Amino acid sequence: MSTPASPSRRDQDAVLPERGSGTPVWAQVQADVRRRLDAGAFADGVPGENALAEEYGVSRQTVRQALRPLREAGALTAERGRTSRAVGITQPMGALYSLFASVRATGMTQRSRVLALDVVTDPTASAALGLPTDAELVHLRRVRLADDVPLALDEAWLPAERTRALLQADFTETALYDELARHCGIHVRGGAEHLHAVVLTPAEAALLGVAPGSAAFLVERLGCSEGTPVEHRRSLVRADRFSVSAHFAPSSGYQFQFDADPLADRPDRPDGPAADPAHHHAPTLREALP
Amino acid sequence: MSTPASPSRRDQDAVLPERGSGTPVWAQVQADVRRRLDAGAFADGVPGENALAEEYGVSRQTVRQALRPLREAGALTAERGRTSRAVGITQPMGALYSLFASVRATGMTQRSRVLALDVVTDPTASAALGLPTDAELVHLRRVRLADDVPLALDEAWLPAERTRALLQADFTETALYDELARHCGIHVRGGAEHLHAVVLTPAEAALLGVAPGSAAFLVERLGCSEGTPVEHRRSLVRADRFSVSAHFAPSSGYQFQFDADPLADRPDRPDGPAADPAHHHAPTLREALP
DNA sequence: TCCAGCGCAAGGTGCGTACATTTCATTCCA
DNA sequence: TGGAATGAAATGTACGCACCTTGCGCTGGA
Repeated sequence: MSTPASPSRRDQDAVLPERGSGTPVWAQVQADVRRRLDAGAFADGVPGENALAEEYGVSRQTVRQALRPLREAGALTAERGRTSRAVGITQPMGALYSLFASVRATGMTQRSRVLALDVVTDPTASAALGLPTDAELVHLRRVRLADDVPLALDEAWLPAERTRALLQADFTETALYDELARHCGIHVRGGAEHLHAVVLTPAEAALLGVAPGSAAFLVERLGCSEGTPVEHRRSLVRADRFSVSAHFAPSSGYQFQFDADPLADRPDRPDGPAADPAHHHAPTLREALP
Repeated sequence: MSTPASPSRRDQDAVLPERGSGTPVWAQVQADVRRRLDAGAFADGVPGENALAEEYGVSRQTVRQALRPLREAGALTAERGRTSRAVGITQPMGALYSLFASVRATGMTQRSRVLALDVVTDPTASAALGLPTDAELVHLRRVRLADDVPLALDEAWLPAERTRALLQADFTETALYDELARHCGIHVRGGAEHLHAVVLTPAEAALLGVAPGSAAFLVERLGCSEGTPVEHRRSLVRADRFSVSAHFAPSSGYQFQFDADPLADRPDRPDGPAADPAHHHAPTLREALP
């Protein structure tokens, strides 16, 4: 029998695949392993390929085919000579994450100046999160600095019901998602982003330390955990410190990359794209080729 | 012998893998197939798994392992009972192509107003193309219209030596890449792009029919054919008609999409991102979820 | 006690086979 | 001439085997 604490041993047991049921055996094994993973099995130790093969009554190759997507997605580790493990945590992705990761990669220090950390009601943010209009939201507004130079103006709303513990967190040094995981046990794993080009208002420009009327990227994000929206974010990123680059080829498709541009001394665009096309990284475009 | 037009048959031939060279055989096969794809091989008909297996002297399973990522990336089709085909060879990719494709998908008419079509010398464009400073370049400048409303200000430079025939083309209705293929036999298959946010100058704003000081995306592209740069392009796209959206999840990764935004009656941003966050598609962000 | 060496377990690579399923082109008959 | 039947070709699925490399625990000698 199982320990009383665990709900039921059966949830974590293997369900044998049906041969000739229309769906491939490997797909059935994959679905069952996924189910067991979500049910909390394999928390300490994943059975090896041979063990799974015997357990499900299939060949090792079939098990490998079933596990391949899970390993590529990072849900399971797989290294030669080493026991597999269930990872469980996945890193949030997206333009902003990539940006700050690339900032960190260059060795720049990252810090934030917290402008607001409070509980508010916001009809727009509530609508984006799928909450009633008068829902209480934890509201965080920061200026993000790279090497003490403003990089982005970042604003986030989260449902207060689940995230009120964030009010005690210190966001000058750490990332929102880290605090969200530590204080609330919420892991943002999926979502959607929109990227727009906008002109900064005088107030925004002052906070970002650029001339009024400068251009910026507006990144809107809806972060989700377990399919439920948990974060509505709007970030204004200085256009002179951020760009999107991509290279494409028939074999690799379209590969994106978000760059923290070096803080170069570039002149303002004088007149028309033909007038002075020199200052927008034409050289680095060649370097970006595959 | 091969036709004189094609540079060399060898570029498209298979390079046999070395056994025991440290790198797996399947990786070598994959790299070689990638190389041949980018060189333009398989344009009409991809050899089947069995043919590739015999060609490379490996087993069919090894070929399948090599092709799997290419198929997942969409570079090759693979359906049961159907011969594989190389996709993405014919269609140039990238942000701009996606934008105009999505415009066409909505049923809008696309037209261009040609502002300039001549031969010039341009140090910056020459440098981007890897040509001498005084190289002659075919220069094309257009305003692209969707339903007769300006969408983008597009400027392109190409080496005149190979593309002088473009001077006789009519660009009001057709795309540059079509004319490039028809008149010069050049197929743009790869390249790189940079995406910036900028503020339009009065002259640009007038051409695009927006208020001076509006925001825009600047897309710089270096288009390549057979590894050689053949096109340097700079496009200014109205920010109110263009955005980048993406959704991400652990299983699917980061999926991009370029949208031609509906020409909605949106107010200018009054003050700060918090002042009126309603007008930047928060609803569609939810719709973009997987 | 320490650690070098051994051996086992686990995954990575590569091959061969067999059969199923689907598509497409050809053939043959009405 | 039209349509059904056929067969070839291609990919999908599933299994088996063999060997290599790596990580790690165990063991025995110094």
